Order: sequence, then structure tokens, then C-alpha cells
Amino acid sequence: MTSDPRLERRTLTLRDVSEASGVSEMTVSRVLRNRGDVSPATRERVLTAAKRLGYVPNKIAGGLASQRVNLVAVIIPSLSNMVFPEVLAGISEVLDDTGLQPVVGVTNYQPEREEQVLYEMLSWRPSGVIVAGLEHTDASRAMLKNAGIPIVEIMDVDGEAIDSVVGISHRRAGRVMAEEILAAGYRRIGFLGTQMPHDHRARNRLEGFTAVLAEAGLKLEDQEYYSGGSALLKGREMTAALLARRPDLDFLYYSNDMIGAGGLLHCLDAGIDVPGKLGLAGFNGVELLDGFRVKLATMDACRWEVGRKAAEILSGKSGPTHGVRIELTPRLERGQTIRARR
Amino acid sequence: MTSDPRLERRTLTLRDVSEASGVSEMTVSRVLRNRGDVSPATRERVLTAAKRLGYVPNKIAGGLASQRVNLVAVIIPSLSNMVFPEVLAGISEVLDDTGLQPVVGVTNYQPEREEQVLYEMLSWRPSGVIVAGLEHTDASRAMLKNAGIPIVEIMDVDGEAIDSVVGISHRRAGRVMAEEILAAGYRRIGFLGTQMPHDHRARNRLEGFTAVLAEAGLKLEDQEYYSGGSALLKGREMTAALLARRPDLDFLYYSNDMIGAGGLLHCLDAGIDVPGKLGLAGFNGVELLDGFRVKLATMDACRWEVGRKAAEILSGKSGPTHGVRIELTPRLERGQTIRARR
DNA sequence: CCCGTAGGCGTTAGCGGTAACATAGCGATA
DNA sequence: TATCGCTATGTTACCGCTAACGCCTACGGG
Repeated sequence: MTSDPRLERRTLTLRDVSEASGVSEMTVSRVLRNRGDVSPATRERVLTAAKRLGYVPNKIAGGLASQRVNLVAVIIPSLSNMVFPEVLAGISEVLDDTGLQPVVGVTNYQPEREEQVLYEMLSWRPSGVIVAGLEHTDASRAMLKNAGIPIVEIMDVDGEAIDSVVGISHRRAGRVMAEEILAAGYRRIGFLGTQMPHDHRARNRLEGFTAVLAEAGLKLEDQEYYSGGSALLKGREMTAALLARRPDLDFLYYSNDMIGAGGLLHCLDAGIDVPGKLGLAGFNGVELLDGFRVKLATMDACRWEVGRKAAEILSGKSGPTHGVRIELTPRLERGQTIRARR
Repeated sequence: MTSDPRLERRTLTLRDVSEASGVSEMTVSRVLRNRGDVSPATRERVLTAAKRLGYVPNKIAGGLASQRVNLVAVIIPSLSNMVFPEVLAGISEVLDDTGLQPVVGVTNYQPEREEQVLYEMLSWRPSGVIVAGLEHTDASRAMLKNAGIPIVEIMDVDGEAIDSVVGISHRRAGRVMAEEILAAGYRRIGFLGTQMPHDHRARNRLEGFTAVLAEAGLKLEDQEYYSGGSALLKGREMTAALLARRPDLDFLYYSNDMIGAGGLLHCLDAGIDVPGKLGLAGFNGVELLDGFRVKLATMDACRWEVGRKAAEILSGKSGPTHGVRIELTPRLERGQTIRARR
């Protein structure tokens, strides 16, 4: 099953190609990397031989010899919500024509896991690191600092960066949404979010949000948290539970669009007057929302753009590869779940 | 910004740790890999020194020397629908305690792209490959065959495998759904799907589906295709368009749950009697559906289990690492959008 | 007291490439 | 014709680590 006995011998090396084409290994190497001067005739011979043998270069050896590796480590908390895949798309798009290749590691929002993943990734000597968030264990920070390669922390700008940073201020995002809600005249506000001790961004948003409420002499009337399971379903259930407990609330702020959408479905099904009697808002600007009859108010986190910018920094396309700081401005999308300002 | 001048010198090697701890490089290597006999005292000294210096091993060099690399290439078409992340989760879960590490490559459903990604991945000499689907370019097949490592093709079993294969029969899945629909008495059936020439699995499902219709003397009454954009929204729009054109249809079969959910939303909003006057069904069993008031009929693609099984084969945990064939049986979830069998 | 044995550690020789330098060939130039 | 300079190619010395082997010491039984 493993194929023709002649082929499976041992693994092919440059030497095999060199013998097959009658030139030195060095010349083969030059042809395969498009580097240095090689006559068209020789190039042709080498390429033919390589293809005929089915030679695949060995980047392990190449990387060791050249002390350069075309990998970029990308470390993110999760793949299961829609948000990070879109960041990845932005990264890939830019990296695709730079010869750099992203390698993804997932931490499940666990700092120790992030540390392990980082250690593992750095041991491949990538030429850059993109990592979500600004909060890391001490060991992680030390590794990142000592790695001697460009580091880009993404998603968030509320904190001290190790090297470069690209993101939005989640605190500001929370403030902006709160201001909008108050301007629309809502006053009895509830919050629904995930039970994620390590989602600092969600926490920052809530902080900014409650700060504005406090300035207006208000506070969150009630809150509800969940963890695990289908976010849409949880949003629906939590909303039902919260409203059963506090039917007097006039606004619900959700920590993400998925549970917000679940809440919206509940309200629509229950015949609640949205946004007249009850307003709703989420966070992220996920595409999913476009499919709903009533569009949820949200705030775009510029995920795609964050990915692009981070990749551009690493690729050196747009200036320096160190110490860059880019704060993007999230766009408020009012949808149809916040009534007009008064 | 790049840190203390003493630290940034050059990159740390085993030699540095060896000098710092007063033993040979080889002993350091043994300690760091937990291999061979080392006295507890020495081990301690070495570990302390390594930690103090912030040493991170160089797997490039290690891999070259040992001719072994703990990477598994995972090649999938997309990250933007919910299906592959769940496969990845299954893979990670199993690989996590084997010392193997998945490296993900995305092809966007393009065979040439798959070929490039594969070439790139093989050049890192991984110890195994997991690749979605059974359809590859000739060059890709050749590379996979000659790589001399375990290959697992996943998701689909309708075709000839290169080495091992784990998945479901999409043709059978289509047949089962069609039988269920006919048994419930639906007769005028429409299909809505993605315009994806390279999604062979969706095509196989449709083939199985129409084959059953044909055996009953029926055919698809109408169909609608889309590409790009928010699947939920597209599902809603396509459903509206199709029903406007053919109000006489009594069943809509969707190629995936996302557009199916969009269609369901349309029907609910339009006050259509589901499943009495119109039945609906999708495919995949995405968790999202749990959040809807009316649950869409679907068929679970065993994504998580597929990932697990594939990883188990590569890890050698459960027998041979070559030539294994595992066909899983998708479970039909009737939800509330197919009426009772007659 | 000698030798076998095993644990603990060092030495050597690559792994498969590439950077850097060396060299051969050859037409142009003085 | 000797010299130069350029292009096309070869040679050499590693890159950082580990497999394989070898040496030394301690120890116990015959």
C-alpha cells in the first residue's frame, strides 16, 4: 500500500536531484529557491529532475542552515466562535503574498495553555508572533521579550504592549454603547455575558459600560452569566430567565452577538416590543445577524482589519516591524433594536 | 525596546545551558527531553540553568538531527463555517496527550491551493497528514503516496482512499434524508445549496437524495444556488425567491444548516405552516439550531468523532496507522420541520 | 580480588541544507 | 596578449541538535 518499492527507498535529498541532473547540490538549491544566477538551461534540467523524482525540499534542514524560517506564530483563544476565524482570514490574506506562513495555536482562554503553546511555537523559531490580548503570564511575557522577533498583540489596546499592538479599545467600545443607550432614553439596564474569567476584553467592555452608567448616576439593574453550550440557545434562555425575574428592565446589553441574537429571538417570539419597550445590543458585528428580520444593534470589532494590520506589521510591508501601535475605531451599528435618540 | 543588551546577544543554544550548568550538551539534551539516565542532582542543575537563561529548545535543529518531528498536517477547506473547527477540536483533544501537534492549512475548496498547502506542509516532514476529502489533484495524490507517512482522509468515505479514511457516506446521508421525506408524504421537493464546484460532499449528498427521488418516480421540482455572503441571510433570500417562483412546493432540502436556518426564519416570519404545508431539512447538526424556537431537521455529520478517530489512527493509539477505514453513521435529527411519517 | 554489569555522562559524526567564498570560462578592453 | 569583470557553478564550513557509541565509576557475587 505504501507504494512502489523503488520509490519508498529512503527520503529524497538535494543530492538525489543533483545526481539526476548532473549539477552540484548548491546549484539545485539555487534553482529551487530562485536565488542567485543560474543559466536557463541548467534551471530547466534541475526542475525537470526534481519534478520527475517528486522531490519535496526539507525546510527543517533549510531553516537550520539559513537561520530563517517563514513561519508566523498566531496564538488565539478559540476557534469556536466566529470571531477569530475572521481575524485569521485577514492575516492569511496579507501573508499570502509575502512568503510567510501562519501557524495557529489555540489556548482556550487559559493563560497556562497560552504559555505552553507559545513555548512550543517559539521552539520552531518563527519570524514573528501574533498573539491575542495583552495579558500573559510572566513567563510568556519573558519569552516574547527575549525571542528577538517582532511581536504583535492584537484585539485590544487597553494595556501595556510588549512590542506592537493592533486593536480597539474595548473599554471605549463599552462606553460608546452605553452613551448611545442612555441617549435613547433607556434607564433600567441589564447585562448578560459569558462566565469567562480570562476574557479580559469582555470585562473591559463591561467596565467602560458601567463607568458611563455610573457617571449618569445609574448602575446595572441585574445580570446573568453562562458558560458552555450553544450561545444562541443560552442567550434565549438567559433572556427569558432575566426578564421573568425583572420584567421592568428596558434594555439588555449582551457581551457578544451570539447570545444577543438568542435574546432577540426570544423577544420576537414572546411578542415583546423591541425597541420600544425593550432595547437590545450585542458586540462583534457577526455576519450571522444579517439573516434576522430585526437586526441587532452591535459594534463591529474590526476583526478582519485587525488581522490585516498585524500581518502587515510583521511582513514589514508598511514601515517598522517593532513598536507600532494601531488603534482602530469600532463602528456602532444601530440595527433596529435601539430606538431613536431623544 | 528589544530589551537588555546582555540578553539580546545571540540566540541561546544547548551550549549556553551546558556551560551554565557545568555538564555536556548531551546531558542537557537528555534532561530537556526526559530521555536516558540522568541523576536527579544533575537534572535539577540543568533545569534551573535552563529556566534562568530562558532557554527555548530549537526544534529545527532537533528535528534535523533526530529525523523526527512531532507535527501533524491538517488540511481543510475552510474555517468560516462551523463544521471544521469542530473537527479540529476532536483532533486536538486526542493529539494533546500524544506529544503530537496539529498544524492547520486552509484550501478554500481549491484543489490547486490544496496542492500548494500540502507541498508546504510536507516540506516540514510531519509525522502524519489529515486531509479533508478524497478528491485531490494527481500531484497531491503522488505527494501523499510518496511521503511515507500515515495519511488519513476525512469526512467522506465515498471513493478510493490513499491510505486510511474516516467519515460518513454523504451519498447515503442524502438517501436517508430523502427516504424520510418521502415517508412523511412530501412530494414536490426543492433544493437549495451552495455554488461550490469543489464541494464533492455536498454533491454526493444531492446525488444520493435525487437517486431516491428517482426510484420513487420523482425529481427535484426546482433548485437555487448561491455563493458568498452570510449563509443565514442567503438562506432567507433564496427561500423567499424560490417560494415566490414555486409556491406549490411542499419540501425544501438545504445543503447545509446555515442556509436551512435562514429558510426556517423566513418561513416562520411569513407565517408558513411548517411542517404541515412545507417541510424543511438541512445538513450538519450545527449547535446553532438549538437556539431556534422550531428546530430544523438535520443530519449530524459526526464531525467531532471524525476528528477524534483520525487523530487516533495517526497516534497509533488504537492499532495500525495505515490502511484503516472507519465509516461512521450519521444520525437523523427530525426536529420539528418534518411532519410524522404516514 | 577480579570481573561483569549498569548507571551516568562525554565524544563523535552526521542530519540536509545554505552563506560565503572560491573558481572556471569567456568576451571586452586596453 | 594580458588584464579585467562578469556570469555560472563548485567547495567548504558550519547551523544546533541527537543517535550511537564509549568511557568511567561504583558495586556485588564468585
